[in-house]
Amino acid sequence: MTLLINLDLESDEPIYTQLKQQIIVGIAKGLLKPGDGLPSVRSLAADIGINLHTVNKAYQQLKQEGFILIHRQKGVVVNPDGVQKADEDYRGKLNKTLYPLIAESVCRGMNEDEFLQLCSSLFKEFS
Amino acid sequence: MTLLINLDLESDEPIYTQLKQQIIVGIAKGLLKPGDGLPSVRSLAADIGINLHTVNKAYQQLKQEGFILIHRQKGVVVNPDGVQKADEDYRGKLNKTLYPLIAESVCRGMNEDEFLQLCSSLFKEFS
DNA sequence: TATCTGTTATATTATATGTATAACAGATAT
DNA sequence: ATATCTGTTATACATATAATATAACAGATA
Repeated sequence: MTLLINLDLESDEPIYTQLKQQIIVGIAKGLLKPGDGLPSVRSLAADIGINLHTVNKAYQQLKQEGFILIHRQKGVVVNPDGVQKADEDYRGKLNKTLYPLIAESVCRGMNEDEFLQLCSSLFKEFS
Repeated sequence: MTLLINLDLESDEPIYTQLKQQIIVGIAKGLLKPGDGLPSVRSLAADIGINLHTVNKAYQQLKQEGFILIHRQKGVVVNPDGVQKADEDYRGKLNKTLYPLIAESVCRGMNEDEFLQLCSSLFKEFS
């Protein structure tokens, strides 16, 4: 099963960030399971037409954040032990990210139910 | 009533973005009401110890997004007509922002209720 | 031996961020 | 009227980030 990567080169979102997010989405959807192998930096870079270092940057950050492991021998694999569960540190960062998003939504007249329902519908994509 | 601005110069979040967000928070909390005046670019820059152009960039974007109006005469004021209500365009952007956030939360074992409750508690700060 | 890994190093280009001055034009207050 | 304050624009500079382009090294494998 090949994970399909869709990049928007015109986006203000950096390519390596888009790549990271799509791999995380793949894990969240169960398309990528613990222990599954990922393409090498060179082959993935060639496949999607970007530079080796851009893929490497995404991989290094995914490794740093506990999503994947990188072995000299086995290559790149989704963390066999699963991703580290949400701790206080992660919750703090999530809070800090959501806070200004919700502030703007309040300004634009969205009420709590409306916002929660939007989140709820997004959660449905991962089940 | 002076809106207190708290900048983290070490943050990876640009200064003008932090400034924007804190003004939006001020509006969401009702500290800044429609028609209220904001400091001039020069005085605010001097107050918080940053460059005139950094404040100007934040103001220009806030104007572009409908939060404030800038008159040659009256100076800078919170949009007297209120901020433009959430439309399909805004909902689409919000969706696109929340999607990867929720994907990561799913990876980290947060269930829907947990996430929604976190959002709910953040909404409570604006009421 | 040749090939494929991840990794590291350098260099270059382009863009984003933030600061520093300076000037212009309109409005306002003394 | 003179001075001051407004937003706005222009130019320049320094720094950091993003992305690419080569190249090389060391370990594993066919």
